[in-house]
Amino acid sequence: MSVSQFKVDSHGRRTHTCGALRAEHVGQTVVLKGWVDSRRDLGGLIFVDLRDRYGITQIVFNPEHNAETAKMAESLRFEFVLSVKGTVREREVAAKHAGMPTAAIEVMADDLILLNTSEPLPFMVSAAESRETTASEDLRLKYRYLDLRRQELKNNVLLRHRVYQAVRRFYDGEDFVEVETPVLMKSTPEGARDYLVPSRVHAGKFFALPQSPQTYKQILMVAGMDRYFQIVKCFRDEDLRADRQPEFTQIDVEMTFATEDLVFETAEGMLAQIWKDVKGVDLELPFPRMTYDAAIRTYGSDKPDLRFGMELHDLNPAFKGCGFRVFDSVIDEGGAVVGFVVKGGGDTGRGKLDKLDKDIVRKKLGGGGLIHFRLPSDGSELQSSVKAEVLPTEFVQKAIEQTGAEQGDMVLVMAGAAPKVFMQMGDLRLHMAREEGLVEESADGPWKFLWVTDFPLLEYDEDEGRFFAMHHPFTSPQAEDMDKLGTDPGAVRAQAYDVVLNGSEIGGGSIRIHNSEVQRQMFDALGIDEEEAQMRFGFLLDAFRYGAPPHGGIAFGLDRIVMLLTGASSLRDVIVFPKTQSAQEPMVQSPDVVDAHQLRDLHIQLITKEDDAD
RNA sequence: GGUCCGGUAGUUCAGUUUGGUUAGAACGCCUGCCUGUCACGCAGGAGGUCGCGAGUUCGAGUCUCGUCCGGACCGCCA
Repeated sequence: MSVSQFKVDSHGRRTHTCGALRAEHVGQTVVLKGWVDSRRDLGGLIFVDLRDRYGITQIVFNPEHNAETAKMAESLRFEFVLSVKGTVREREVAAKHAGMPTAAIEVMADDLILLNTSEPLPFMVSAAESRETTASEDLRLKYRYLDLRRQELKNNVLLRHRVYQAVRRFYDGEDFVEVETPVLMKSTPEGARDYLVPSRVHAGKFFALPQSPQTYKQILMVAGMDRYFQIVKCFRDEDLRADRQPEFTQIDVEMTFATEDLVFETAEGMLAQIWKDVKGVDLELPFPRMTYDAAIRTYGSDKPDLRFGMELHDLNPAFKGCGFRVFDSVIDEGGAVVGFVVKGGGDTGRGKLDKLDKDIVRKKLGGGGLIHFRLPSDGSELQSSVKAEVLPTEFVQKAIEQTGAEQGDMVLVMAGAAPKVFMQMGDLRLHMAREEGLVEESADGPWKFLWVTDFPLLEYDEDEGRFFAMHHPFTSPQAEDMDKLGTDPGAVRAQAYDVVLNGSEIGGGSIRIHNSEVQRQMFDALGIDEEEAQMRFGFLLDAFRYGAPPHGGIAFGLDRIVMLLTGASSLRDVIVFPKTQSAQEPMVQSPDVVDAHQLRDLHIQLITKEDDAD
């Protein structure tokens, strides 16, 4: 393709997009612009599917109609950029394209202008060819601009846009003020690793990118903003997962004079608005609520997936005094025997169960060994993995009765220290549900929302030998647990909550401490002394002394919400330019080295690996 | 930091179990034919650093070690 073949675009503006034309436009002269999605050259007639963001329209080139234009069309290839002037006409056989909105018509080309060519593609972009791409993610990320032309990713971007708009419309309507908080802020010792930004002006000092705008939004409440929200980038320098990126987007919300009920109600309204706008679905409000304790005991997780049953049962009552040493010692030591029913699992083979025990329970969950009771579907007698001489059948029967298992079912059981054993069984529950095909990620629901409430305020870290804030250090204890803060910190419940959808945590928040004395006690429990508190959070403690109102809020993971709405299996499919698992971006190839003088300006000296004694 | 899976033509994969002649297929690309296709069709052709580096061997895509890259998970992530 020589340069001379490019002409000035004398067609002027497009009259329609590639998704706009219908039967009613037949007879009109139109100008369309877009990419060659595919081309079918029949020797004489040439058909080109012209694609833009809005859709695809079939263009016909006919040598009898316009020989020069048809000749040009022979050289068209995938992803060439065209302007086409032509006449809309009825399509002879539209039936084959029932799903295509423009199927009723086609455009007979009068004139063609080649706006740009394309080299052969590293992978197929065509809407017809690759609704689900087979290209490796590596390649897709390197050529992200091509990947984003694909229907699937393009739709994710457009859906994400609609989520932004729904969020803004909702909060604006509820008197929330959108405020931008600084991206260059201050490192905080708790929580995730910070991304740091060196200061040129202040040698040896660093900004940190926000893990969330937490302290700023609290200050805004003290400042009397009353209701705040922000769609904001947050940064955490921790290892990646399919649902975890180092930079991600939060819908950040804070309200003055908030109670948990008020936060829940508002959050539900916002989520309902998203689902209404994006999916046309009316969510059932209010969402069910469950305490953290109940979630752990019933689902072995602080983010229960309610799309299926398989609830956990504490079988301690059934096995108390059963004589089976494993159970007896666990129960005596305050642990738990936990089981759940696998419906229709009564005929599961021994080999499969051994594999489950070895590969999943022991290797992956670190569990102490799986016990099973099978009730064969042919009505034959109970099969226990523990011999009746060791674990008398009467106790097993009692346990089976408690779980509600029927003939044809299986009960899986593990014993161990609580609450760890509950969480291991919770993981096993998810594993079995996937195995049994009970959960399917789908963009069409079902949508099982849930509030998990009454989180512990603190959790004990064995390695460090001290308590850490489970949510963050500004979370308010529950009033009735206040006196335990000094005596039994682990037992204090927080006014903290998560909102869970289909087993994913999509948001979390708390009612905050607004009193500097309570905040001081909290720092005390965390082992942060007066001096350190003043250094790290002095600004907040100061602010609390000037009429700080009670306040609270919540932050939602926007990327995860979009992931669930689109049915995407990875966060990378709902972020336009995501990082790989090793936190790199293959297209621009970041991170990268910088010039020596840049480092000098920043007062930074690099150390080699050998110097790095750590 | 750890466990596991993968890396072969532009792309997606087969071939690795059991080392052995010229490393195959499909799609894409190129050439020719084809006037109602819509994953158009037909015929022919070009296209390979078997991720990289060592090693074992007469001989390595295939075996061993190391390393890089991608992915899933554990640790980590209030």
